Amino acid sequence: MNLFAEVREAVVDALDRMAAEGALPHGLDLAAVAVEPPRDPAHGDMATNAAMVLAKPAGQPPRTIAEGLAQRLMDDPRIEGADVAGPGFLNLRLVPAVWQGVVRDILAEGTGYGRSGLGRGEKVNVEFVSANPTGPMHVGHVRGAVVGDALANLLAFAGWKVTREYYINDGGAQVDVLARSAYERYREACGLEPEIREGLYPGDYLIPVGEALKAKYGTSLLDQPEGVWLAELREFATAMMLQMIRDDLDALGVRMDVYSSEKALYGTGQIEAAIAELREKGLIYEGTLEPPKGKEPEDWEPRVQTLFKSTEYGDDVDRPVKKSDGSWTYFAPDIAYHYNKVKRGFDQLIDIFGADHGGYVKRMKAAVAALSQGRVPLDIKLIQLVKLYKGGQPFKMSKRAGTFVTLRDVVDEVGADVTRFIMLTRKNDVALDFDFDKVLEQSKDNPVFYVQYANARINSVLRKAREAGMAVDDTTLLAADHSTLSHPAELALLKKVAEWPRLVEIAARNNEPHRVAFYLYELASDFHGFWNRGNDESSLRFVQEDISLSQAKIALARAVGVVICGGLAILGVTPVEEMR
RNA sequence: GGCCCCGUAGCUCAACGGAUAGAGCGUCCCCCUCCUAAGGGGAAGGUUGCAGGUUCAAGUCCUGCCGGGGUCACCA
Repeated sequence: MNLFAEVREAVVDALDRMAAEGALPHGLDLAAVAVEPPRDPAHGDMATNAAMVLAKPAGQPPRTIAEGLAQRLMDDPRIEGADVAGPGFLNLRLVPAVWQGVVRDILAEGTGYGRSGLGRGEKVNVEFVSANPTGPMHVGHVRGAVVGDALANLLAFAGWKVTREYYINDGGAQVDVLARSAYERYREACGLEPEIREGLYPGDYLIPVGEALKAKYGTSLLDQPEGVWLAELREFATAMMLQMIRDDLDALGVRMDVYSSEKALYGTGQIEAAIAELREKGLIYEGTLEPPKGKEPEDWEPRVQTLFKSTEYGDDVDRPVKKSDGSWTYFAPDIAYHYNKVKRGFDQLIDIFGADHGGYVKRMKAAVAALSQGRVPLDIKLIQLVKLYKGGQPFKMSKRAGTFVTLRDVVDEVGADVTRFIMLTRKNDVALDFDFDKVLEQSKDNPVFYVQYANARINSVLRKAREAGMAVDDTTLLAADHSTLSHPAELALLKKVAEWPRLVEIAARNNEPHRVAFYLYELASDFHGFWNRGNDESSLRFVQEDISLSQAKIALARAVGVVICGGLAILGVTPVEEMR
């Protein structure tokens, strides 16, 4: 249903015919031939670069190829114009019926319009959030959560089989700190004065954990040495923290398919097996690293460690998998975890990391390349900071945790829909400003409002028509005579919605869900512009005296609404029916 | 110092290697009370940080600089 892909097929077909007729050499590589919307509408509906791409391999001037191509494309009933322009572009104009047919396609498919088979059912694993289970999610996690979830939606829409996964970092020292912090809250619950020493987690969110511990253990753990309770509390507290994180994610509308535990990798031989696999490939050795140049740590001393030869796969230095005392570094379970994902049969892996983890990209890719024989690509998206503001002023206060603004703070303040949309209004690797006041503003500056308002207006038209006694259900609108949608403004709007399937594919190919948000904003903008024209030209209003004319126009509005709703669904944002 | 990301209009940001680099805000000018309304139309505004290179074609790819941010074994 991607019109651009369909026309590209026609172009390829015409090129094949030219080859068959001797106008072009046989066996040309057509991979670079593209059909895309021109920047300037005056250049027509679609443009192809075929002649320019093929000029050199075919040994012919671009214009010769373009003219031959134009002549053959004119045989296609969908194409009413083919002009050679510029350095060799072939600009195509399509008959209105093609664009009018888009209304039918959209109404027939509903919000599934734009679905693609691009992913060919391949399995992709999207790992995101993966926050330490030591406290509530904070704003820093929200953007990653939204980007990951929207990306997962997008890839599913584009034909991949998607698994959303959360890697629980419950194997390191930070969960010991959690356990000790919880122990102090437990003492507090027992009526003693808690000693929240430096280095422990001070947040109030551990108070309920202390109370739960008292309910379970009574006073039996008081005055017991750490060795007695540490493992037990670690287990208990991380379970509660994880539940809290799940609830937080739930409030944001994010549901993971799989939670993988780092701790569960220990003692099962998985880490050993992953390292053994690398060792077998000659990628593990005992060695000493050079200190980093230019910035030598104060306490640097050469140590013999077990190293992974990640430089074989493009990393800058080899990375330790064992500390000098022989225990695993954090990197070792990470390797094992990614090996585990490879072994589970994923065709593609995606990790969503905070930008502060940028230093781990190369080593992680090296590990996956080594363990999958280069067969499984790993794409890592780094998520830049979110800076909070309120009324233009930096905002750092937290209601709950004291030191940081939590996910709950944000969602409670502005709602999950607004949060999600705004988080997608920037490309992932650019910092984002989030102003609690601005995101709720009802104005054109606010993209969430602007898109929602377009949808509300569309619903308003439908309501209005229904009140006037007109049948405007999708079946009726589908059967309307769309050939009356011939005004340039109507055709322009149709061309915009027709770009949706193509946009889905581009966004999915690049793993960039923000493109969907930008597209929806553009579509909404076009729709509002069209709406406003109706003020001056009553013939462009949706509701007309003539019922069948109205139904065609309302079908157009409905088509725009369906695409907006489909796009919002990918972002995980609930469409608003009516502005309040 | 090494590595990674960013640098595009006064500001905030877009742009699958495609044509004359686009939006919003702000500025300036004009219009308006109109199906749903929190406005509408138009104008000015650019050497895409700098210098090379690849390409029919570079904001986009490569190299080197400049500026900002992040990160740098034995923490996750």
